[in-house]
Amino acid sequence: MHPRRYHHGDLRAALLERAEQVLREKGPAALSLRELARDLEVSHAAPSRHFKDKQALLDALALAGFERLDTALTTGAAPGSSFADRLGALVRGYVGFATANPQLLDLMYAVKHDPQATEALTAAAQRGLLRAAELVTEGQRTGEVRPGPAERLCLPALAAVHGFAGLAAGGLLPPEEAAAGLDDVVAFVLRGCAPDRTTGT
Amino acid sequence: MHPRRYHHGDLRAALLERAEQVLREKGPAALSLRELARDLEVSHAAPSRHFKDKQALLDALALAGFERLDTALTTGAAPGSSFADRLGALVRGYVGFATANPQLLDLMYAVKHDPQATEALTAAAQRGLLRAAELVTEGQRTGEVRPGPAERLCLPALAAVHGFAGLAAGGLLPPEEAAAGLDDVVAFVLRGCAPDRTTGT
DNA sequence: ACCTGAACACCGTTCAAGT
DNA sequence: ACCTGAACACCGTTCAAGT
Repeated sequence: MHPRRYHHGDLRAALLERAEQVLREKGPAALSLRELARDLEVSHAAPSRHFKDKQALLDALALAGFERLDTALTTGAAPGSSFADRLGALVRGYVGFATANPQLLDLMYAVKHDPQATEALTAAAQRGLLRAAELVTEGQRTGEVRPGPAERLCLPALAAVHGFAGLAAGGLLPPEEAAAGLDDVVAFVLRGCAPDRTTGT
Repeated sequence: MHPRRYHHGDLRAALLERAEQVLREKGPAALSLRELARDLEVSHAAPSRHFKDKQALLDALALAGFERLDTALTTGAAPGSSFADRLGALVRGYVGFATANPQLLDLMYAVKHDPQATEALTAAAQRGLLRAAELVTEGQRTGEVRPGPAERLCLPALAAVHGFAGLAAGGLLPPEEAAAGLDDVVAFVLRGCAPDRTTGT
């Protein structure tokens, strides 16, 4: 009746894959360890061999999400391109990931009730800040970005991108505003990063 | 044994109040209708008279959160103050609310699986955008903000504030960065809104 | 109108036991 | 090492019945 039993392969990976699918299609409230086990034709206690509890599975899902987000942020920029082009690629990468994986993004940035225990997760979250800092530092080197401590710029810049992505993914923007908004955010961030005109030329 | 039975007062309001307390102290996963009923010394079926299901209670919680956020956004600005001062007040109001109610903020902006059914909620969410638009329009009137369609500016500006508040509330920023970041965000948004220097004076 | 009590189908987690 | 099966304490939701 069933095509095959599953318990030979990589159950951990299969659980994560199926969990992400359920998260995407039915939301986090519909995620149940027992249902995952049923889907994979495994006893309901089997998942506990790979994830000590439900939160551990959610954390693993979020961590995998951060890794995919990082690759989305670091691809798409031509090697020798301008700061504006690199920023545009980063914004498109972030927003593209967010709209393609809205529930996962929610999970990734969910407030942790447990303060520590998730340090790998907060470290992964801060990698986005690191990517923004790299971009800003490079732009400062070429003179396309105002001088000063990089954190003073990359934090507000990333906040704008992160905030826009969150609003767009949450469906809080009218569709046409969401589309046009992306370019507006890029332009806004460019102005925020631009050198002072008075000292220039 | 029990101090008193509860079933006389406003059970709906009592449920919301207790639910928010549990959300704040123990996170959303610990929120259970049955436990709320137990806390309020009421049968476990009583809440269904006031909220058709658990999601309805969460939605009501989120809606109340948006109302409190709106008052936080609209207070704190002196009547005749500058655009910079008004913007600073709005940012402090937003970030103050976010850090004081991190779990509630998460709930308010959680991705809705149900696409409609929550239109009151998305309308409430868009009121923040409306407040930003008012601020921008007023700034354009006084010449402190660059001209053009207000949405082109208020969406990126609010995205920056919203994104920063989310990062700060989620504990993803080192504490000293979170404190200094607020002023950086204000300065960044001011630059993004400022009129072009070339046409000025 | 508002609440109770029982019932149903479902959870997460644990643990002895199997292979 | 990895999984099963039973058990425990807990859910959300529904519904007849009470006042």
